[in-house]
Amino acid sequence: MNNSKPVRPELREKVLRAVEETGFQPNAIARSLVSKETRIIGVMIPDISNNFYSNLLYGIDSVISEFDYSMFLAISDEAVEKERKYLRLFKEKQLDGIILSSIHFLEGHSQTLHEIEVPVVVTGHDLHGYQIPTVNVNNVQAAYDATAYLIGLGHRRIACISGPLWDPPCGLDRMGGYRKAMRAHGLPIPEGFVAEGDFTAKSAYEAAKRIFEEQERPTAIFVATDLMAVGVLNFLHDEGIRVPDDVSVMGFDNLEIASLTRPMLTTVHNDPYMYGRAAGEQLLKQLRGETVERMSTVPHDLVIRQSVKALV
Amino acid sequence: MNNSKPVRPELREKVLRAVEETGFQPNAIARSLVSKETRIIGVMIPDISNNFYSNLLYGIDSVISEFDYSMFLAISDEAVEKERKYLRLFKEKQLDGIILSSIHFLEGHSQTLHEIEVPVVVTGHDLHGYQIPTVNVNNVQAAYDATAYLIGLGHRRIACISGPLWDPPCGLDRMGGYRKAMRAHGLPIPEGFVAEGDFTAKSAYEAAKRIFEEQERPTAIFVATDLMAVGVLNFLHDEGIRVPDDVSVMGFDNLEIASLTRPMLTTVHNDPYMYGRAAGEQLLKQLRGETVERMSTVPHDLVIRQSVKALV
DNA sequence: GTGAAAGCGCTAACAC
DNA sequence: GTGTTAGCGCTTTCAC
Repeated sequence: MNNSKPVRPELREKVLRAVEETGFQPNAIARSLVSKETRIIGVMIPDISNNFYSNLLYGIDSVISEFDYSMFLAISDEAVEKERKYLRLFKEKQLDGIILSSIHFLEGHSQTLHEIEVPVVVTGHDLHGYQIPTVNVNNVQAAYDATAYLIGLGHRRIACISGPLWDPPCGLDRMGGYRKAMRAHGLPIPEGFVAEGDFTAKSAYEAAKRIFEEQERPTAIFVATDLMAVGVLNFLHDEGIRVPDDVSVMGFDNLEIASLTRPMLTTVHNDPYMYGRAAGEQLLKQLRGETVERMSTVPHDLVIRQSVKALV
Repeated sequence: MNNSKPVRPELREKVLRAVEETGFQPNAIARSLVSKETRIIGVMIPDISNNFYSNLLYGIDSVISEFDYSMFLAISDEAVEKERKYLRLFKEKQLDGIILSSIHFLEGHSQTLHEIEVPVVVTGHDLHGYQIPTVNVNNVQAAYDATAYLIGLGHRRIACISGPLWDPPCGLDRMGGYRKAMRAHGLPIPEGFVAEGDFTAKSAYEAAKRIFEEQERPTAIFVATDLMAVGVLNFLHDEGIRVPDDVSVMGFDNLEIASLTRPMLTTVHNDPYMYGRAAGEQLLKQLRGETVERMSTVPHDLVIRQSVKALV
C-alpha cells in the first residue's frame, strides 16, 4: 500500500480491493509511533479573535498544507502559564515543528525553548542571543519610515500612540522608530504627544482624547496598529475634527479594515499572511534539514490612501 | 505516575525524582495508541481570514481547552476536495471529535458524514434528515426580525443584499426571512431591489451601486453580513448619500467592525464566539456520552446603533 | 504493593 | 517477490 516495495500487480490489485471492501483506513497514531513523525505543526498565538493572528495562521497553513503538514492550534490568551502548558503538550504530542508567535514568557523562561528538540520558528519577537530562527518585520525601521514620511509632508507636531509595552515589537520598537525619526529631524516630542494603547480601538480612542486635550494639537498622528488607528479616526469623527484636513492619521499593519474606513487609512503594509508564509517556509526548511538564516526580515512598505495630507 | 494504583510513598518519591532528573516526558502518541483517545478535536472551517470564523474558533477553544482538549485546525478554503481530505485525515489521526462549519459537500456526499465514528457537530447548516447535532441561529427568523424592524419604522421600499447562494444560511435563509417579512406586510419587492453578494465588502459595494441605479431608490437596505454592510456604507459615503438620513442600513452578525464604522452599524447580533461555545459544548456532551438535542439554536437579537432611522 | 508480560496498529528488517 | 517478526512507548492485566 505504501509502495515501499515492488509487488506483483495481481497482488496489489487484491490488496487494493480488500481495502476498498473493508473500508480500511490506516491509523496515523500507530504509524507515528514507529515513524517518529506526525506531520503536524504546532502553532501558538496569543489571540485568535485578532485579525492579525488569524491571517498569520492563514499564511502558515497555506505553505504547510502544501507539504501535507497540518496544524495543531494553541491559543495562549497571553497567559505565560498556558504558553508553557502548550509547549509541553507540543512535545508530548510529538509534533514535528513549532511556530511561536508573540509569546510572553521569553524573558526568564528561556530555557524552556532550549529544551525543545524539534524545529522552531519564532515570530513577533527579536530573539537576540538565541539560535532560534525568527521572522519579523523591522518594526523600528518601518515606524521610522512612516514618521519620516509624515515629516517629509511638512508635519512638525506629530503625536504617537504605541502598542502596549509588554509587546516589544508594537510597543517599544514602533515607538522607538517614531522617536528616532523625530530626533533625526530635530523635532521635539511634547510629553503629552505620546501615549500607549492596548491594541483595542477603544484604548486608542481614549488616548487620542487625551492627546487632543493638549494646548497645542498635533497636525499628524502615528498609530502603532490599524485597529487602534480606527479608534483614533472615530474619536476625530465624533469630535468633528476632519481627517486629513485638520489632522493626518497614519496606521500600521494594513489590515483589511484599513481600506474599509472613510477616509481610507494610509498605513504601513505589514501583511500577516506573508508573515505566516515566511514563518512556515523557514520551518519547512528546517524540517528538510536545510540551514536557515537566524533572522529573516519580511519587507514593509507604505500604503498611501486618504488619511494623510501634505501641509501647505 | 498516573495514580492508577496505590503505591508506597517512598517508591512514589523515587519515581518522581527520577522523572525530574531525566527530564522524562510521556509520549502522547504511544499513550493514545493504547488508550484510543487523543484528546484532540478536529475543527474544519472554510476561511480563517474571516473574522466570523476566527471568533468561532475562539469560542470552541474556550470550552474545549477547559476540559483539556486541544484543537486540530483544518482550513478547507471552500474546496469540497479539501473538505473530504481533511475528514479522512481527522479519522486517520484518531481525533476524538469533530466540529464542521459551513461545509460545502453536504449535498451528494452525505455518506461520508455517516462513516465517521466519532462525535460530530455541524454548524452553519441546517442538516435536516441527519442524526448529526447542529448548532445554528435561526437565520430566517433573524432576517425576518431585522426586516420587520425596518418596516415597523415606516420603511416601505427596502432592498436586500444576501450572501452567496451556495451558503444556504447567509444566502437562502437570510434572503428568505427578508422576503417573508416583506410578504407578511404586503410590501412589494421590486426586481432590482435584491442582489447577491459573495461575503466581500467589495461585492456589496457593487451590488449597492446597481440597486441605487434603480428608478425608485430604497429608503432602507438589509445586508446579510456586516462586512458587506460596510461595503454598502462605503458606497453610500462615496456617493454622498447620508446614512441614516437618506437611507437606513441594517447589517447582520455584529462583528467587531459593526461598532467601528461611522455611523455605527445597526445589526443582528449573531455572536460567532457564542456559536463556537455552543458547538464545543454539544461536542463535549457527546464525548461524555450524554445525549444531545439534534438541533440547538443560539438566540439572536437586534443591536440598535446609528445606521437605521425611523421614517417620519 | 510490586514486577512482568501482552498487545495497541503500524513499519522496517529479515528470512524465505 | 513474499511472508514473518521485532519493537515503537505506553496501559492494562495478571501473577506474585
